[in-house]
Amino acid sequence: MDPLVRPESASDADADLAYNVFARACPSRTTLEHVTGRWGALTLGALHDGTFRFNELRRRVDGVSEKMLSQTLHALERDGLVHRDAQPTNPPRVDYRLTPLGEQIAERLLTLIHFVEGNQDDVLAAQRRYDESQAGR
Amino acid sequence: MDPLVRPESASDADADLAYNVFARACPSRTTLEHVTGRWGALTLGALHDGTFRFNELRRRVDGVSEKMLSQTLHALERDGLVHRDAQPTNPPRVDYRLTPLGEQIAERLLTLIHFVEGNQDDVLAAQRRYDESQAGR
DNA sequence: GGTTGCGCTAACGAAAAGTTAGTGCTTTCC
DNA sequence: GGAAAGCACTAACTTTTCGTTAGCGCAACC
Repeated sequence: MDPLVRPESASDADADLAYNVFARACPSRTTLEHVTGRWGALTLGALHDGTFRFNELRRRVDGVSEKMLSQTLHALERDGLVHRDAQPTNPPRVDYRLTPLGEQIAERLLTLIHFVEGNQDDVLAAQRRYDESQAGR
Repeated sequence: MDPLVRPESASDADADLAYNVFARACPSRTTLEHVTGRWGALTLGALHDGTFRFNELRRRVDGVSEKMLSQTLHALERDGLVHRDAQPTNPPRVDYRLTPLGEQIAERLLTLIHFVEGNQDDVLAAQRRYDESQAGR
């Protein structure tokens, strides 16, 4: 039935597509979750503007807790999207910036983010319509 | 300190940017979460290929539970990204497809998704490097 | 000398996600 | 013709994740 989930290997024209997020166990799905997750997306977006220290980032990504920012940054660092530069001074100074791969992902993410922001009025209008249609039910 | 979070209104060149996902209370952040959420992104991606019934979608988005697919579709429908066409037959037949706005968002999402898939080898390599560097610690 | 900032981590309660079971009807299989 | 599976969900329960609070040792500011 032409499923998006291919069984193991595709030996035809799709041979260059080695990974498939639509498959449950595909590692690219985990990466996508880091990138598009609640805090991952905002962190990558914020880092697109330059290099920031931990608490600078925390202020830019409004609402993120220290714990979640720490977790998010570690995951993105492990995936090779964020570079962490820790100087062993006291108090410690840690700078975060995007790697080249992280840059490319952040660009595509920001395209999406800006589009969503730019069409938010339409979304709010749709929500009002939906809520009204569901009111008497 | 040039924060991404602007206080209320920007009266300058950014006047066209009415919404800002980096602000905690911005409604566009909620929309972005629906779009980039774990199942939202995959559902929009799957629906980019056409119209599907509930259980067809469920098979395409490998691993999603009925509950989460149902929730995800409702949120996306409310945001005006997915159109739900329910025929009151028995057994019921419900078709889901993207709205024009949903199409545009799915396109940008798929750009990101395909990029992540295409660079997954680099990500896995980075993870190996990271894990090795952390091994003796 | 008390507060604030630095970059985190541990422990705990709250919220979200995942799992299982059940609905009433129809089509398909044997 | 009886059993099983598919349809599109929802409700109840469990597990995982998330957010909140507290604490660390040190240094600069007031």
